[in-house]
Amino acid sequence: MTDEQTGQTGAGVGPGGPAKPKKADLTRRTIVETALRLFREHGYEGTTMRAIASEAGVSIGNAYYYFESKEHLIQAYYGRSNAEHLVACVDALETERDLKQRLLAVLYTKIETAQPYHRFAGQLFKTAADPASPLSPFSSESMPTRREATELMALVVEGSDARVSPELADELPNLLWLYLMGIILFWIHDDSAGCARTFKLIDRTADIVVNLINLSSLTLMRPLVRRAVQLTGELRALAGPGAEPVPGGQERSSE
Amino acid sequence: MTDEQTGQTGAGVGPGGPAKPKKADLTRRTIVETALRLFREHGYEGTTMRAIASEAGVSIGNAYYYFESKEHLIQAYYGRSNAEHLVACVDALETERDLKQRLLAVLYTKIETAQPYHRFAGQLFKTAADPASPLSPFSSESMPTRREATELMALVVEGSDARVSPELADELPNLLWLYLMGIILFWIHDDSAGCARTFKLIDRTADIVVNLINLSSLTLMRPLVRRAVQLTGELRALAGPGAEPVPGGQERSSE
DNA sequence: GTCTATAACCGGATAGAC
DNA sequence: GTCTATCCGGTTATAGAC
Repeated sequence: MTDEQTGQTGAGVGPGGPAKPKKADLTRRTIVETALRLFREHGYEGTTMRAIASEAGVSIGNAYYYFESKEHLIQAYYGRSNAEHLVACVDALETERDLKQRLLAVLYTKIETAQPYHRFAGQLFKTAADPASPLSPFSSESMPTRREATELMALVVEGSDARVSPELADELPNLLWLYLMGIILFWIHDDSAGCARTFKLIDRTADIVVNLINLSSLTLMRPLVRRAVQLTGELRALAGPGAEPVPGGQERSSE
Repeated sequence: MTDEQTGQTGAGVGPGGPAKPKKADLTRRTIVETALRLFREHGYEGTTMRAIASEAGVSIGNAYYYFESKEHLIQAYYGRSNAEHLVACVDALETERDLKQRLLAVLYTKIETAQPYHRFAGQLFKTAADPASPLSPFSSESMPTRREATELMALVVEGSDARVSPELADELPNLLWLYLMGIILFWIHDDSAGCARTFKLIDRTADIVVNLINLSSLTLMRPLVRRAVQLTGELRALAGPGAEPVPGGQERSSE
């Protein structure tokens, strides 16, 4: 998680460094807090930059001094959301050993922690969907967050007592991350009470996914698994270095 | 395809009806043509409503008289794109009987016909991704187009010589439509030369999908298939009537 | 050199006259 | 149906204050 994402600068780096107190980097913090609160209260589009600035007690020009666009304020949300998720699911991952339960815990906590921002996330997704946007989950700017999330999925598998076909093992975390993206996509569109449909989807698909993982070691499934895994490798090879199983990460002229 | 989508009204309904000539519904048509041309030339965001109006020889207010927003101009693209796709793949569907080949033909023609609008589609997707947008593929406004596309998938399966597990048969077209959406999502993010990665993805995943469909009749896979199919039904039940396997279709306060 | 503020600009959208 | 004038909000230019 970078400073850019959390809205923090060097303040409070600890006794080791010079620890530049940076008086008015509190301003930056104030702006982020205000923005996130207003986003939660009025939604993304319902919150104007003028409102954020005024509520935060700064001028609009000043807000733009710290954040180069309204979208960049969202990065703060990304970082925070990810951090909250990690905290929320670490307990389960330390105690539970069953793969399905571990997966369920991660998915449930993801949705639960994001729930207060449900409406916000919908509007958010609008800008995040643009491949050219730095907010796209596939963009290079999102790489750190994406890597964290993928590593979490690796942890889910490794800490479990499931036997995973070695062929599949390397790629599985990426595939599970993609699965999580699908769940989130569904959640964003889900307007059922309490997002009941999303939780039902999680219950049922987690079951299916774990079943597929188990089946993957069967001889019958071997060729299919091998082909699938090989595909992800080829796609990566066709893309630039460091790219993820889904394209993106390269800049594109926005117009 | 509705009038709204094509930008046509009753003009030219044929010798049967009164055929109200609707003098200046040509205006509407002019606006659409101009808009699509400018979108292709300068991209979606690079084209202003002022430019469209001025190029079309009307005032900006007049443009808004015909199309309630810039986004609504996109519906015209949707309809056109869909129509082109149907024309492009009908030949293959009439001659080819092998399921994998039929699926490949539909997917290839989809991407090929959309290719000129690749950049446009990227920006387009940004607005289409908003669950609240009428342009969301899951919105009720998109229902006609979605139904057409789903029926195309039904045709792909029915016209083939593949044996599909009866349990799966009803749901399969919806699932294949979802699969197509996934391909398009990938394509939008694909900046490889000629979108080579997308075509590779199609080649490989079509293979896997067809394999899965074939495997679905195995006794071993029965319970898994049954669970998956049952899930889609439950999700639909939790949603409003007429909803598709993925949520959406209900209006939501946009702010 | 780091911050803050005011006054525009631009483009999507609307009101209301003709 | 068609126009002009205007609003509104993201963004930028730029002038100053610490």
